Amino acid sequence: MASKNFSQRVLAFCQRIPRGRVCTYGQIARAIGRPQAARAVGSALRKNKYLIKIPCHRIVLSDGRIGNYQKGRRRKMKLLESEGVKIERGRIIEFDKYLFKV
DNA sequence: ACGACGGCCCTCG
DNA sequence: ACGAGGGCCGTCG
Repeated sequence: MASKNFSQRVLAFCQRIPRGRVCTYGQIARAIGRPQAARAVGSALRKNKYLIKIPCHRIVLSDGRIGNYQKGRRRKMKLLESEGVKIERGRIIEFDKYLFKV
């Protein structure tokens, strides 16, 4: 069903996000045709087992805050910073600059 | 099948 | 700027 493809679609989309760029949960929800399912996107990512192959740390909140992560936000921030994303007080600086537009 | 629980988002005040 | 509240939806037990 649609929900079967749902997580697959989400993960597939994540793989397209370049290093050093970010996307929002809602953005992805819209991109895969489920504009109201932003929260469900998080549920799908929560189960992502291929953390290396699928960079789910590049998904953040719509207001530029980091949001949660399977391995903890701390880890998520480190990863983003290691890709050149500037973060200050738990929020991404120059958010729209790093935002990967679809 | 059902209900709770999230890696959310938007709208007020 | 900031918190509270309501809405939404896939996943798991």
